[in-house]
Amino acid sequence: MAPIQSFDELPTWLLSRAAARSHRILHAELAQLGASGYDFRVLSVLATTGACSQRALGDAAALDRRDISLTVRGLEAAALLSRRPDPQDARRTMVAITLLGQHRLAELSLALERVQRAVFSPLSAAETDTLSMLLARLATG
Amino acid sequence: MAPIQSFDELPTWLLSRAAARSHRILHAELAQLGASGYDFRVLSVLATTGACSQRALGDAAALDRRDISLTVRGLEAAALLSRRPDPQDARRTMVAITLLGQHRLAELSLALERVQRAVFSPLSAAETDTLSMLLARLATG
DNA sequence: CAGATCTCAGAATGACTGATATTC
DNA sequence: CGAATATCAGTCATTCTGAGATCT
Repeated sequence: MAPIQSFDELPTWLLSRAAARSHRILHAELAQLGASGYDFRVLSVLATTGACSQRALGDAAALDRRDISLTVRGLEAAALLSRRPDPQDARRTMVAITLLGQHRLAELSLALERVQRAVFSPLSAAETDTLSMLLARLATG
Repeated sequence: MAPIQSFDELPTWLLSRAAARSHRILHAELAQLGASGYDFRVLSVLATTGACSQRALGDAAALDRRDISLTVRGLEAAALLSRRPDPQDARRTMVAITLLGQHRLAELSLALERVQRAVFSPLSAAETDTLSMLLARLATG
């Protein structure tokens, strides 16, 4: 590999810039709906896995234990999910998505589809697939 | 495009995760040397463009006006760059890299090469090139 | 005067760490 | 007792906005 000439040609820099643009678009779209990325990830997990503990939810949604607590309580205040103590294990708080939460998730999912189109509009569908495959291998290290 | 099933298959999510892993590796490597990503970007720009105003430096290093000010003063305190008022325009502060700064940049550049290898080790060289090309087109929008 | 440059103060976000109380 | 769960406290890096001072 040639010595580094300019930082803006570094692959890590290109990755950082592309992700920053993606994040801006994603966040602007979700902010219009009054939601955060955390909100979407939590509702998305709950819709597919059903009721689960906050711990399991945090693992599945890739959220820190600190942030899962805050996010879940915010969503509970908006009646998008319900919480109740686990009768099997009093340490756990079981979380489940509500009907309102499912409608909210459907709304956010449409926004996410718009985001995908906006972010990857510079690429063809085939190129986007290639990129996704390479990114998936990078992300897991 | 199929309806969204799971957030962790979204291309924007893969992009975000890959960038997060890259950032962790980059930051850990720079932290060992007591430097930040801002530091490296500023020194890298100064080494290639020569002396310039803080404004031009901020544009080239993709740094906010707030952060260019803080970063430059920190690097000045470490004697890695020098600042002097522009005799042509008293509004400007001209910044130039010092010899010590060039040595520091060389050290950081070696670290950056290690980072590239670590981040992109899951991919072949050809795949990394393909990825970089796609990311470059994404980053500019 | 408008405009450019630099500085300071603060904030929002994402990701993370330490500590604590409770429970198994 | 050790281990797991949820919560509260704060940190850190990145990015950005508003305001003011100085100068062209």
